[in-house]
Amino acid sequence: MKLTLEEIGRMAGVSRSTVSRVLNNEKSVRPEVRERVQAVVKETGYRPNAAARSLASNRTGVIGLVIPHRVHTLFDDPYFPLLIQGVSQACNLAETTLALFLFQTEAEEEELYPRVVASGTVDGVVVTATRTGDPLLARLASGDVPYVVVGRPDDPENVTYVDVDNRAGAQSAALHLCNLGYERIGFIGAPTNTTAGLDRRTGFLEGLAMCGAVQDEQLMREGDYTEESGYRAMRSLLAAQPDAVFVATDTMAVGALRALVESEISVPADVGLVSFDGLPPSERSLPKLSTVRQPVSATGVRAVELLLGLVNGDITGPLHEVMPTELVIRESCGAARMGAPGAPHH
Amino acid sequence: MKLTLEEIGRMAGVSRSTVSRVLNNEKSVRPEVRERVQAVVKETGYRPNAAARSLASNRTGVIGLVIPHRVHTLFDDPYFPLLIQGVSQACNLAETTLALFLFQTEAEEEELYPRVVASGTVDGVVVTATRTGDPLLARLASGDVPYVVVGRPDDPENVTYVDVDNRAGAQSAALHLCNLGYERIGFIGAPTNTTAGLDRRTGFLEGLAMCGAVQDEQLMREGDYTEESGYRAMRSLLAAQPDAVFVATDTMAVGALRALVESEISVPADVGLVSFDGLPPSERSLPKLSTVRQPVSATGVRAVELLLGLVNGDITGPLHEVMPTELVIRESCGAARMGAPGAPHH
DNA sequence: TATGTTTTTGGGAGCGCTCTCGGGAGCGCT
DNA sequence: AGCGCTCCCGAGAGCGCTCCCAAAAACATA
Repeated sequence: MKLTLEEIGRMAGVSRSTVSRVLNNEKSVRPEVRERVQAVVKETGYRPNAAARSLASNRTGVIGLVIPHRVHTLFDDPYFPLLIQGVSQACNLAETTLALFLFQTEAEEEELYPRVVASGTVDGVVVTATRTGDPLLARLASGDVPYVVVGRPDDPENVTYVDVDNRAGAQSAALHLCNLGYERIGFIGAPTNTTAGLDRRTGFLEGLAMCGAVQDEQLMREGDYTEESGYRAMRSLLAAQPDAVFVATDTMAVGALRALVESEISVPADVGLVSFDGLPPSERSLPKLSTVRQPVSATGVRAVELLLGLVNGDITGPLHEVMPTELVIRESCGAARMGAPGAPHH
Repeated sequence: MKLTLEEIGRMAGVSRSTVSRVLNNEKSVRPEVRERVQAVVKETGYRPNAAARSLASNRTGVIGLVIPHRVHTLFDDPYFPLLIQGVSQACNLAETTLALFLFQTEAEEEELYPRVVASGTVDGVVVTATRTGDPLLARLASGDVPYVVVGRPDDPENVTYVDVDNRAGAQSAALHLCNLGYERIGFIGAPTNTTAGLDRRTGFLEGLAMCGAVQDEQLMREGDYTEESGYRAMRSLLAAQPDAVFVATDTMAVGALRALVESEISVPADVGLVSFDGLPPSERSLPKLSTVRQPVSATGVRAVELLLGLVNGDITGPLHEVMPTELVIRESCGAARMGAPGAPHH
């Protein structure tokens, strides 16, 4: 027997509408009737059909999380798993289903909007890792499906986003290294076609400037978020003889550390290291990495909260949120060995 | 203006039904008419409403991927990201939407069946990391929503699953270490409430037995998939003075390696190491880990293929598939240093 | 008890699709 | 020209819900 609202209503001696009201927790139902209906629902294990509900109410109870195809290579960085975890957690709390869109190719990515968004499969989307000039963002901007960007988009004014304070974080890392007395501070950055990469670079340079240092271009490198790229960047950086390096992500820092170990350069004795992210790998390396911790999972949670607010109409208009970062001092920067910060290093 | 089938039909001078036929690629439409309709669809950017389609056709075009709450801690192991990637890839290929269910608590997990499966939100589910006596499996077995298990369930006969040949893989690792001349081979296993953990243990012991070795209980440890647990297990194992260790996952092996490095025990000179999984971390460690590679992403792909087959009725009944593993010899086992396998070690 | 007011309930009308069915058009054959 | 056949196409009837509105019931007041 297929259960429907009508059927449950018959069993409880009420109409379809009343059952619907009970299920949706509307108040104008006599307590006695409500209980009777709930009893029937419980004993039959009835669940309203999601498709029918969506069709009638124009709400699906599903939100999408979009991770662009460029991220593919980057999936062995724990950043995305953690973000997904936060997003998922917030979805569970809100009894919302999470649809995950992970792309391998540009073509797949282009299909997203027409196939998923335009068809009303989702009530809204969280978009991550957008790049400058991202076509998906342009499309979303011209459509009327709510969306929230994780990270700062090109056009921040008109878009709701949750970002991390990359700039302040990188600044504090640079300041910390300066204060420790390092004088040739190298930089291994993230791609600058993302605002995160850009901001970390800007923050780093600002930090140095605040100490009165002028950065030598020879000491600047760029990776692509992979461990391997960190490794290569560090090998190349060695020629410039840095006495410390700020690496824009933990994963790249682990690669950088590998290059250092291979060259029998001791960290932090010969070269100090600070990275960015504060993910598990930073705690497992030898030595443990000093790093700028960002609240990845919380960022995901917040993005979902904002999106659901937008979907429900509880909140409106472009909203911006910036999550704080925190410098975590461990072993790799050498602060521990050196006693008070500011003590000369050599 | 809201677009509907009817509306598109009017524009193209045909009926709703004809537009539907064109959209669903049914053949009984004159080419000329078909083109006319397609032109209108293209220029309007019309997309059929997913909810309405689901309601009428009783198919959602969505499948679920379920990762139980126990996995939570385990999310910094690249296994699940890779699996998700495979699943996602297969979904994209089939124009199917992937719903990800990640749980933090038992309670959330219990909500899955009633909220998602019973309501018809998904056409089917892929379930991973099931444990012995998993209640979700019992529930799925008694329902009529298609599902595929990744890994071997308790009750293999009646369930469609995709497993990896853990036993053969572990066996080959044990044999390899034996042949290298190691004599006190330690074991750091995965939890034995999963068939994967069990099979790797069984395979390992079988491998030793095939070499005529009898395993000392002192040399057996168990971790919980985390890097930390591998670290601790290795520290504890040191007392038993193994000359080689087989670790049941790469992540735990990285932890084990860390313990060894800390104790200034050289790998492979003092202790040989072989692990299982063949994930990126095994290639990044120093020394690089010899490991039994399993095709994680392909497993995900295959699970989705089977599930969609089940959903579409293309295939039927319980189907079992076992993916092969492959021993990858790198540095940590010492084979490279020692020349021909079988050469004595000390 | 009659009247007005509020609360509770039931039924109708869709939401935008798919699917079945039957009628008309076009074709070949006798 | 008449017949049967296939091929296309349109109309009707839902799918199982929500939402609105009007009727019924319950309660309050005089």
